[in-house]
Amino acid sequence: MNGGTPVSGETLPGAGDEDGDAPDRVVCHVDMDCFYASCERLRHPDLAGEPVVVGMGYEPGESIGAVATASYEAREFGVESAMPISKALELLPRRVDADPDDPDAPAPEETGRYLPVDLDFYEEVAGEVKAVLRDCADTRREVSIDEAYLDVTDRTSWAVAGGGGGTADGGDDDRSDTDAPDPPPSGAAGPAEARTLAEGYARHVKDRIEREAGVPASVGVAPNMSAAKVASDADKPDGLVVVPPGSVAEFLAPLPTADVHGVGPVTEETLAELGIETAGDLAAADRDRLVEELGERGPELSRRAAGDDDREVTPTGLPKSLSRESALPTTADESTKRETVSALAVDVARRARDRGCLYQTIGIKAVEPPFDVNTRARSLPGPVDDPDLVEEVALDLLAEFDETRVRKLGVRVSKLDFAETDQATLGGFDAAADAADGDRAHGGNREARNESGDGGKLTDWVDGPPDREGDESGSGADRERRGTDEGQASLGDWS
DNA sequence: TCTGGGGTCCTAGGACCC
DNA sequence: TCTGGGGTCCTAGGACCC
Repeated sequence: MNGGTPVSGETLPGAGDEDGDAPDRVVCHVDMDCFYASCERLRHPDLAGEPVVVGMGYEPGESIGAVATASYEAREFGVESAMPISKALELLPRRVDADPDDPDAPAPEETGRYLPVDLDFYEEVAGEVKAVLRDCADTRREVSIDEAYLDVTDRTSWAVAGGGGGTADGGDDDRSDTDAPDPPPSGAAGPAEARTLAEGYARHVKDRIEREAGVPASVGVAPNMSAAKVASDADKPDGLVVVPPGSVAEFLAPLPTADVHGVGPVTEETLAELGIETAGDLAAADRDRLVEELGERGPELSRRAAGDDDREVTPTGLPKSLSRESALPTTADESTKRETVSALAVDVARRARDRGCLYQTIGIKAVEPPFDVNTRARSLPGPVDDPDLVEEVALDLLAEFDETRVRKLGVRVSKLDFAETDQATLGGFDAAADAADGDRAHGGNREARNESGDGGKLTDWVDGPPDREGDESGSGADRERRGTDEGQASLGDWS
């Protein structure tokens, strides 16, 4: 940190160590390096060492699209993920576009290889990665196709391997509050120093991924999730960064606030206006002031920045919503918009059915230039699986935007219900469905649709009373969980 | 930088209930 | 009756993440 009070200032004796009772956990964050590009290299070995861009919209005539993943070689040219493809092509022309006879053509080594996204293949590779992770950790949270947290506390520990002097590090001399044997600050920073068992274990995980799935990963190891996340980012690609307990605050302090998970451009700017530039600043910032500026998120980010995060690694749950959206050349044309929304609705309903889930809320999104996002949603009296209804409601909601110029449209279903899918096919619910179908009050214009019997065997029932009591106790438990550890509910899903 | 697609969570305001 | 407070659900928007 630059010129303020040292971080240790906020670690005062009286405050006590809230994690003093809990043994230090060992959390790994595994983050695949430019995953899509790595997958492409797996099946196209000639791409090794080349600048590779995976994205959409780079074919001649296409103009809408963005970079999904750029290899590190492509990043050298300034190409970044989420960048408009047109910009990427400026920075790094496409190899096939370079005419060898044109004297002005860029040299081949100044060009990149552009490939379309092939999610199915990436899912396959991700499956192999996950198999390794399953093998290496019982407690896992898969955050996305290329990222996961592992709690490996029961597989390894922070003990120093090979029994050297445990406190040979110089990084935290001002901290006398750590009674545990003090491991070195970072595996990456101090390779010659005593290594922890955790570091060895993480290396094992990393090597197995590379060997068995064929793609590189960066791994961060720390006593909590948010520090592990930052650690995995700290030395990409192909990194392994270990932040032992007692070194977390020091590790985080010098990093820019944007490196804290949950700080995006807007929050970064807000913090900068408060003179908060680094994680250390954020950790030491006045919590009340943060509440004023950022709401309850503020103090939470501050705790993260201080290395304080007691979230458990919990398995990924079922999705909360499903959506499809698509960008289009800006248009006000009504039939174009309706056709687009219809297609998206059909698609999203099919995906919901494939995944065996019912939905109770149907919504649309209409993005006006330059980038004004409008959303509209309507809830049904109960969960349904009814593609026609998705389309109908979506089109109805779209009517509000009949005159509007849009550049992007989307359809979403939410309030998903997976639990009852099986039961819906059991006898007994059909009667409830029919009865409820009659009073389905889908606001306004549509009335007689209930007997769409021909349309298909819809599991289109409205929530009967499967179990009132179970329902009650469920929500009660929910409330209790939220109540008992306030942080958890909001924190639990941050990752 | 004129910005793809698929998600998550939080918040604010209004309706409604007791 | 002019007025208190608690709680829930819903919608819309915003920020963020990969």
